[in-house]
Amino acid sequence: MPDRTSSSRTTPRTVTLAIDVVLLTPRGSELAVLLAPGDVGKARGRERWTLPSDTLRGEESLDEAAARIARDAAGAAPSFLDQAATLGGAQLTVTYFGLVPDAGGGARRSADWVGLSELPALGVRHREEIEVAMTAMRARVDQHPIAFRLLPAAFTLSELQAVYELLLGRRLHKASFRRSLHASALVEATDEWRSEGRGRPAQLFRYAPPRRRRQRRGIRFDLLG
Amino acid sequence: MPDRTSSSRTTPRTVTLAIDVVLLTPRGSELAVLLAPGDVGKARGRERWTLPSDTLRGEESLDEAAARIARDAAGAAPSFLDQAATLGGAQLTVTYFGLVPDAGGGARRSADWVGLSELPALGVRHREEIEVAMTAMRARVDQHPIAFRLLPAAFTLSELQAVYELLLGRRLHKASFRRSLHASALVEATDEWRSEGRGRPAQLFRYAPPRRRRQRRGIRFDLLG
DNA sequence: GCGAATTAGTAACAATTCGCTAATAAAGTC
DNA sequence: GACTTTATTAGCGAATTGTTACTAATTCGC
Repeated sequence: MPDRTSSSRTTPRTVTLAIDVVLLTPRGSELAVLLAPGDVGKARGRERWTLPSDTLRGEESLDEAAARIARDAAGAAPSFLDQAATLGGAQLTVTYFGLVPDAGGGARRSADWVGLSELPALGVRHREEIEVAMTAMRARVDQHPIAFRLLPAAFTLSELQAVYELLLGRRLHKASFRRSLHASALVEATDEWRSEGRGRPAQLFRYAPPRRRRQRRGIRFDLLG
Repeated sequence: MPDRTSSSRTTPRTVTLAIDVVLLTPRGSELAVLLAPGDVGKARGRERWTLPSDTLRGEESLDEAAARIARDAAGAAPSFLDQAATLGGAQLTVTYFGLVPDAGGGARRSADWVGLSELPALGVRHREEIEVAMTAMRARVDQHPIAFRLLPAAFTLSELQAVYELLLGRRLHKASFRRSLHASALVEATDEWRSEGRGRPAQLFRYAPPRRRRQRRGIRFDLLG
């Protein structure tokens, strides 16, 4: 039998490449995504807004290009950046997602940040990329402590819970949240407190990852689907 | 302030593209990956084995190309195939992972299937791709019932558990596994039994996904890392 | 035939975890 | 000082999990 595996190889093909970045930031009670003014000169002229995007420059890697694109678009380096997926089609598009701590009145016009519930007319491709980015981001939240990337070094537990709720898109129960958090030993208390207007002052905590983690348990079939 | 986001755009750049597929199959007590004889004509000639790979052909999409590459390499279409990650570098490589139900004495030379514990000398890139594919596969196992793709329509619970153990790379407790499984209602019993040599015959089950799933619960901080 | 070995399947118990309610604490407001 | 607001923790009942041990049905050796 001929070896189809290698005999079927064709000469490397070149494709046009784009790297798109879905930057997310907390904005009130929802996440906002950074949109740039679209190419007005385009033929159809329908897409007024697009995701920050560029192609590779020089000898930079994909991660480096994504970091550069994110930095140029947001005015500062994102505190977390990771690849979400690659879409084929007319041109190859590698989609990244990133987290930006607080864009309110930052270096860039805050009008570029658009809440996820009020997205303007976007191309199908861009809307799909945002979906993919959200899915990848939520998968990371469950496996990696990226929520802390959206907070300063010292934060209150209410702030931390609010970030988790934003990222996951659902409410969490306060007592349960804190119990799980304390059991995980991901944070440690400082001796500082912060009074935020009315109500009892909240103690400040800092992120303090444990040396070794616990072993994971059985299969959670209820998470399947 | 000038709009750096769009003014910094450069003209789309072309790169060479490769699509690599990490095909996995059960093989005794571990998973095996499909390796093809490497390009002997290469300059260094070090890499004797490579992953099935090709570039895009015609107007096919990434997914279609990966399916074609997998089919050509394994002799049959994989029962599951999904994108793992994209690696940059000299050429852009989109890595897919796939599951193949049972390659024992199948259409292709079974010598191509190599157990994960006995991988031959591979390029750094290929080894990295296998790592990435395993990570993506295990993330999928937790969220999607892909384990059933490695089994025939009717299977015993011991077989199902063995598949989960292979995919996750760790042992599971029998009683807990079955309790979770029954609670999930992912399988339904048939009225058939199978006697596998010695020991009590096992009842056969079939995959029967429930109409609606349960809501997911709080954060599992113990899974972070 | 009969007991040992082997594999399948389940019951039951203890410990842990989870979702929730309620209690207490410490501030500001009137 | 009473009332409101936010933070924090205690505690309870229910559900889940990890484990051991038991029962069931078959083959193997004699």
